[in-house]
Amino acid sequence: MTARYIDIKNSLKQAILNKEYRVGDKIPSERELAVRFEVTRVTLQKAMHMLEQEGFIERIHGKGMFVTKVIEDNVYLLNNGTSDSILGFSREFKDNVKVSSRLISLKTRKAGEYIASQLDIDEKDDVHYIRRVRLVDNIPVLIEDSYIPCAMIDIIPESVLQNGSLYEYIENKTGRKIKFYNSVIEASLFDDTLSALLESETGLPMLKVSGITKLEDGKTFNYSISYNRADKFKIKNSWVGK
Amino acid sequence: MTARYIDIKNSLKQAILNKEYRVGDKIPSERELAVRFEVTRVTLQKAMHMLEQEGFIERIHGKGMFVTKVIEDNVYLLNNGTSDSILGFSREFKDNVKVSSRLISLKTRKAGEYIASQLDIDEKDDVHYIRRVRLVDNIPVLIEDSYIPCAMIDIIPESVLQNGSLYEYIENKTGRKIKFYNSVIEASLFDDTLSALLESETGLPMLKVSGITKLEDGKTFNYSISYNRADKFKIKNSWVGK
DNA sequence: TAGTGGTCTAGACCACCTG
DNA sequence: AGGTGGTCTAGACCACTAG
Repeated sequence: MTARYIDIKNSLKQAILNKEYRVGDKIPSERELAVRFEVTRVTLQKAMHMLEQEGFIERIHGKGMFVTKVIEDNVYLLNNGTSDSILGFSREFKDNVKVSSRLISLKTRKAGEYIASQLDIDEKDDVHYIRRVRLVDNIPVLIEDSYIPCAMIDIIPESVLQNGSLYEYIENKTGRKIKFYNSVIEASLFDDTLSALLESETGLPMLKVSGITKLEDGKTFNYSISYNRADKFKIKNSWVGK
Repeated sequence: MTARYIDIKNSLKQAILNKEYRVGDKIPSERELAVRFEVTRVTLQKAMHMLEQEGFIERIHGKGMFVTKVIEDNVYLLNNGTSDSILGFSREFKDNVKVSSRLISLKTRKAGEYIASQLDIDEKDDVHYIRRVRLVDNIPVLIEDSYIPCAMIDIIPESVLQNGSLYEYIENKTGRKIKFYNSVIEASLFDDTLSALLESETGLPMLKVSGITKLEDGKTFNYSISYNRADKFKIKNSWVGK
């Protein structure tokens, strides 16, 4: 049972993506849409505020709501904090392009002080350490290191890491949805090791993303660092006042 | 007249920053806070959802609300789409550190095709072109180029660009608040020209931020590109599901 | 079962914009 | 003045977590 406002948001988003409403168009008023979807204005507003946050519409007091210019690029957008589908690389891209993985490393090790503090576990606890190269249309575009508490997931099949979605596997195994993601993004340069994995020259710029992912129940299940080719990834950022 | 939920959000944020609630603490329930602030639960929830978006608390269904681990760093955080104070460099930092500017260029020129499309004006319209080096505690940390339609602001005093806040000046001149910000962030490298302005070696990584800023009435008043030293700036990114 | 957050209703009044 | 978004109330019921 999805929430009503989520349905409404997705329905209108789809209408925009299908060009039923075009860039700059005024869309129907809150009151009109509320009638059309058979909800109250409060519920409808929740949907519209989300659409605004996601950058699809602008709401202007006294005037109305308008379809926003959408940035389209031949690059991939990194998590912008408002997207629908921040849930892992394979989920994010699978509709548009061919995503694959090359497993470089899969080991069990002690967490150690820093990783333990991030995962909220003891530093002597075991974690899975996973390093993968991720490819889009067979071109290596990023490297991702993941640290997952063994207490949460006992075994991670190689097949999942090669072809499947790790996040989907975890949701299924734990029976909980992914709810929360918190990361820091910075710019850096590829060193020799990483460049070799990406089959590129050394010293190129990257976006480095490190952060934790939590489940619905508030438990941290993953600390990850990804190294993203700067020529392939950007971040879309939007902010709405007050 | 500020909205009630904004006041409540700020009040609780301050309490967290003042360590009245500590990391991991459970804060009072929605119903209890609603009574304390003399509002309905709906209003209180609006405040709490904002606090969650800004990364100060976590809400866990059936359990309660908890103070989040706050990332503290000796670097400056770039706009994360949820902060309170995305409104220009000087406003963002003025409480913590000494911020100053070095004016490199201030000219009037034709917009040209690309800038015009971003600002939603004619390509033959005039714009102010401003290049500034921004310093924190007298260390140059970023370069910012701004394009502002002359039709919106006729004259920009050099004093504002040297010491004041350009955004504050524009809000005062137009009588409108800044409402909307939309940008793309990418990683790149400093070239010779930019490196010279920052008095640093060439080829260092940067975060490049380009985007537009709008006022309450939906009018775009600024297209800007900033080049940020990667060792000084990061982006905090958080996402909450459903 | 009691307490928590998640969603939703049916109205009301306010603030802003345009003709 | 009439239409728009912005805020808020006073309830109600549902879904999840814990003891």
